[in-house]
Amino acid sequence: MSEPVEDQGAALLRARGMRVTRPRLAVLGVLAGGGHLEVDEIASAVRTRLDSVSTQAVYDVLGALSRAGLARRIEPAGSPARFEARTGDNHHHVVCRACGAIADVDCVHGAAPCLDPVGAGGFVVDEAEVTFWGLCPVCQQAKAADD
Amino acid sequence: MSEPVEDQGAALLRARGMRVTRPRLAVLGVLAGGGHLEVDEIASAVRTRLDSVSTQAVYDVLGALSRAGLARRIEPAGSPARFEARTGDNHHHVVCRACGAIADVDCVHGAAPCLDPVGAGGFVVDEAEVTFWGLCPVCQQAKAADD
DNA sequence: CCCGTATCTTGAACGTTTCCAGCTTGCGTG
DNA sequence: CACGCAAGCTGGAAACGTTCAAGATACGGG
Repeated sequence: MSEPVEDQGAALLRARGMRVTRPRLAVLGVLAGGGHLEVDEIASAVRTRLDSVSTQAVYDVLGALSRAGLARRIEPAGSPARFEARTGDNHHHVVCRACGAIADVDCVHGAAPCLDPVGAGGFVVDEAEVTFWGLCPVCQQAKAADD
Repeated sequence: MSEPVEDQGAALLRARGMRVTRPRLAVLGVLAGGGHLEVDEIASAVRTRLDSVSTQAVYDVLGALSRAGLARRIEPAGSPARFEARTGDNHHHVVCRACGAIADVDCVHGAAPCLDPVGAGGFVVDEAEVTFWGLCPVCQQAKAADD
């Protein structure tokens, strides 16, 4: 708890044999803040911590982090890619049809919910991704106001 | 069975108060052939039935059809949008991580599988979309050959 | 402290999708 | 059966998110 976020990130990176660089620490710090952020938002937040980081560096870092299992990439249909820090607990997401807001949904059915590779046409399945679609509280009110 | 595909399409369109146009009939005909097609593929197939159809018309038609429930839009992360004719039986999809191939998976757990809006942060959920990720038979062999 | 290489920067390009203005067409009306 | 309105199509163009390429930089082992 007393360790700055930067040091935690450095440890995580080193544990996977990855180089510890300023952009990576900044991105990890931003992701640690929680939420489901677009690349754009991450880049902006990173630039408040560092003076200048190229957009491509952010893309590259995010790619490396998600490959290393330190970040998770989610991409609801019709939205640009988003990244979150929460990994390893295969939780799912609710996406608002109106505003695109995303919230986490814990897996209800225990470990692997619908992951039953039943007659998947010969496919070898290694992950089941569940996306719930609906309306967030704010957009529910907005819609109710229209009626 | 004796009705040409075009007439079936016309009936479907008229039933929802939509205008019956050449591009719409052609797109419906293509989708009736089955599969999960990209806009590009649909446009090409349509152009073998009609002399010329603009790309924007295809986008527009597909948007109208999916809004009307005559087509379903699926968009696995990292892939362009795809469309399929099968609607109303909320089945799911397996996507190959290597080649992007898509296959249908019937819903195993009865009607609505994981659709349990348990503590979805106040969201009103109306659909649960499940995407399985894995390797198709072809890419399994290709990977095995590499080892 | 030095070197090799992974990483970052800069600049550009790519493919998908959407926007816009104007013309064509389907289809209810008289 | 002709008319007129609006939905729908055409064509050109551009926006968007993302990725690629070449060179400069800096991390970390020796």
